[in-house]
Amino acid sequence: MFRFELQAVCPETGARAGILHTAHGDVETPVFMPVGTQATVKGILARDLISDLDAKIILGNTYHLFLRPGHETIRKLGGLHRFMSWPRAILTDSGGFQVFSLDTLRKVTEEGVLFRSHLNGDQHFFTPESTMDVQLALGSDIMMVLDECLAYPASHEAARASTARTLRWARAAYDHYRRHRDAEHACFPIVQGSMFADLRRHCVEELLELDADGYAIGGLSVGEPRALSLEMAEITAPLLPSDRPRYVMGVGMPDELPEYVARGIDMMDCVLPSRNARNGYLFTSQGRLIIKQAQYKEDARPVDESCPCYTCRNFSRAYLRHLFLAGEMTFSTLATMHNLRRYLDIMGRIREAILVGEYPAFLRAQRAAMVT
RNA sequence: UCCUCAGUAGCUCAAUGGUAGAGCAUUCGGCUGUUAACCGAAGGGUUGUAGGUUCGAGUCCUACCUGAGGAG
Repeated sequence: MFRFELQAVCPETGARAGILHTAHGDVETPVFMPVGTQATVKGILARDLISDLDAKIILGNTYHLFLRPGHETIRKLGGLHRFMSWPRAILTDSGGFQVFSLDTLRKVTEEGVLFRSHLNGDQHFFTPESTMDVQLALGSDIMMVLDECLAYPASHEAARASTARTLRWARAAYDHYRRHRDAEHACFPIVQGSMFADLRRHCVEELLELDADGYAIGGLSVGEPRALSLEMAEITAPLLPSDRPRYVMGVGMPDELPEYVARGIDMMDCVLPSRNARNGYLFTSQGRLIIKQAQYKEDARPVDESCPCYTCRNFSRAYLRHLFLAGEMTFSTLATMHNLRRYLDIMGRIREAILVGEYPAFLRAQRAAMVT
């Protein structure tokens, strides 16, 4: 049975440490969840994700897995965990983000979203109920309700109408979920409201009636100034029940992780560490490192002197630069391992600081260091 | 020795006689619930050399230089 155990709360900031008990293992929070959209975290083996990075939970995507290979195929093959040989927890996004990212390929109606497949143009109608069914077929540990991730900027009226529809979808999805779930799954509704405090507050109030397993804050990182994203999390999180996990979807840069945690957030995910890794952008304790820069041509140092990851323990910047410029796929693997390790280590330090009651000091130090 | 073809950005190549471009490479930047091993910007040229024709030549003419192929 899914359960969130709260272990410690920072009295000054409200930062929390806890454990998500899932059917596929415990997940210590605050947690950063690597994104594995198409039943793989791009560039990296499930084996390394476990033995080297010790990630406890990753994301999958309903829209993408529905299109290819198909949720029924995955169900027949024993579910997503078995399909991708990932025995730990999986959270699946509903396809709500694709409403935003594939905006030229979809049409939103009251009943749901009509997608034109980005692969072959086939039309597929996603409803709150159908996306729940797909996620059940996948065997997701934490399912997300279908929502509309609204682009920024949006007018108050457009945001109000969109948020109201997302709310109706959330209720429909949750009704469906309660009728069909077995005790193993969890389901999170998603707070929307664009960048409007009143809409965010209203959305939360309505979603609280669902008495959900956890709550997500969505519609951020859609082009707005970063301060705004944090502000939305800051006004939303305190309104959510303290005994349920809070998940901000799609954030953020390394410096932002402690800030979200300081606002009472327990879970985050982002493609930045994995995508930027493949594009040669490495996150280090000293800031960003763009590996293709000429200054690294003969640099024998590791990417980050203080990083314990496999990549930093074994390879030089010069070697990684060479692999990147040569287009070798090994670069993607090594870079992704490093960037994810960086994110996971940051979250690990945050959690430790909270548990020992030193989060305010940790936060001050991090803000003083402020690197990209 | 002669014939043919070819010499344009670092490389491979475009450009009806009318403002010399592209891809790759180089340098730099971007990426936030993945349509992304992706996208963008910048630098880079006495068009082999020297003459000629023309209002105007990378383009046409002559000679030479270099390379490839062929003939002898």
